Amino acid sequence: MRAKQQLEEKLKQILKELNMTWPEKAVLEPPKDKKFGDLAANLALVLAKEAGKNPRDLAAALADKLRCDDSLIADVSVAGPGFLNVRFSPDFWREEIRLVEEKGADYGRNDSGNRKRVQVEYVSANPTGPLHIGHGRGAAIGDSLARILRFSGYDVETEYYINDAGRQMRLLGLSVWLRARELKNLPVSWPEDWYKGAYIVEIAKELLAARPGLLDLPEEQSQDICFEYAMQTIFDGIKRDLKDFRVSHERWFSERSLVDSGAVARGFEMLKKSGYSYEKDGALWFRTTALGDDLDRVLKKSDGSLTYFASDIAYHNNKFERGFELVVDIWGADHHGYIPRMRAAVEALGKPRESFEVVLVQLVNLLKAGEQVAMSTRAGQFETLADVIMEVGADAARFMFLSRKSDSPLDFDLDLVKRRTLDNPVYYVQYAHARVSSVLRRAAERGLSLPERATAELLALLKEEEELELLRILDRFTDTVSGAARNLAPHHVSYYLMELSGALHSYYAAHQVLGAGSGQLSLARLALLRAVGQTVRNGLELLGVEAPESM
RNA sequence: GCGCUCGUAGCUCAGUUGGAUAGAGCGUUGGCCUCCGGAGCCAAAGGCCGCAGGUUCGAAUCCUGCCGGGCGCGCCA
Repeated sequence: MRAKQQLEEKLKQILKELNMTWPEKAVLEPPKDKKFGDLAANLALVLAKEAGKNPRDLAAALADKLRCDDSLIADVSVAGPGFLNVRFSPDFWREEIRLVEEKGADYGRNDSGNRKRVQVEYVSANPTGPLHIGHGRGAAIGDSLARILRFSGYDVETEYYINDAGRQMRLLGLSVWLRARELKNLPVSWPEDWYKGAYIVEIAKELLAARPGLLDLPEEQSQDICFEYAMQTIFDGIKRDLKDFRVSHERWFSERSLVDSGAVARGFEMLKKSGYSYEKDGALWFRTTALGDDLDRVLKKSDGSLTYFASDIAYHNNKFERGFELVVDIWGADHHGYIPRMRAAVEALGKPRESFEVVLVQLVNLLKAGEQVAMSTRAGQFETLADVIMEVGADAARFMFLSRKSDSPLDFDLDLVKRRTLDNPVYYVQYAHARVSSVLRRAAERGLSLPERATAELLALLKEEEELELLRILDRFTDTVSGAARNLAPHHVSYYLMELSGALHSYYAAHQVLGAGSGQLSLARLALLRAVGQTVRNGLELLGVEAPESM
């Protein structure tokens, strides 16, 4: 971050002197091979192409300018087709420790989001039963993404959409009501698709105990009570599960409130005005094909009732009315076919395409010792999120969910997630943090007192290659965070943490800290470890994973 | 059939807006502290980045076609 910023600034200044401007496509990044230096710029390649010049000549000219300019730059060279390779001085890198010390828990925080208003909606599972492991993945991704976006200067609000209107909810009420009648030995006839789960019986029992006269009420009223009670009970469970998973939503948004407020009707009006709706076969249609979908979609059925899509349009319209500039939905991958029509809707509502993003979360295969665990409703299996958290802990589960691109299927092996080896990277990263904490504790016991801020003089003792390597990695943390935010990809942070932890373990094995030979050198190395520990902690915080002092 | 998506080491996967000789872990093989946490470290072997074209200084990345896997394709929610 600092390296990138400073070099970019220098180069811009030089370009200005040469009457050239910084091209959009210019990139500064660490080269794949370290022998090229700390940072490589393709600037000359891009500029030379535009001007029809030789990139190597241009790069050489830029390199000369850079060289005479700066004490922080140790070496500049030109290589390959015209890359400008820069190596910073050790002093430049050592400053990173002081920056971490200054920023502390805010190290890595950045303002790349420009206070853009973003909503992240996730989980939003129907209140028809407890959360399962697939919901857990969506929950971890949504929660972590919100943390990362906030850390990157976005103005974020998280939301859970409650599907409390519609047929499924009537079925839920009916199912409880029928179970209650069954418990009272009243005649029942089961409809085709009702909720058969054992928890429905439990809910019915509880409700009967609380309201003995329930079944004496008129049928409709009685079923309404059943529905309300069942939904409340199930949501209590969902909220408890989410809390145990360290996931919280700022707002719980009810679909029913949307219907009641007339928002759906308003949505229809907007579509009609924009010319995208029409009537056919007694139903109201939305011409989504005009906006990239492969079929037109029904909004209002010929029997007068609304489709799910209709209220979803109203819901998203409501989101934009609330002033969000970017709406991020986290969906199960089985809904991906739904994206084109939702995009079409957003566009018909007059919003730019890029104001709506969907993060698809692929299915989770639950395994035990390599064997697939059936995800059926049968009891006794680790099928619910609560069971999984109890089995492996929130930290391991969250890290596992966040250590893979969301859009690729994930094998979640219960035995592997409990294992404490690199197979299961959460321990590798947490161990790095615990190790740092342990050494700092030990140092204090031995009377080595590390000041809150290290001086440049002290840090000048850091000369080992592994030390400079750690510092270079630290410098990338901020970029990693802002990149994860921009790409809506929390797993970038996980991979970064694994790399940083690996570098720490290597360093630790190669060099003594407490036994470094001189007290001053020990202190300098302790300062480095403390900065690494802080960065690991900040990164884990973004994943919602704890950074233990000891394990 | 149409649409979306993925195809990278034996396995599981990274690869940021196109950058240099494609990375990590597991597994395999061989090593490492009488010392700060061995839950660790070091090293070796392992690749036509699905295939074939195209775009350009440059492609795992972008475009087209094909092959293979996953998912979706209701006046369901």
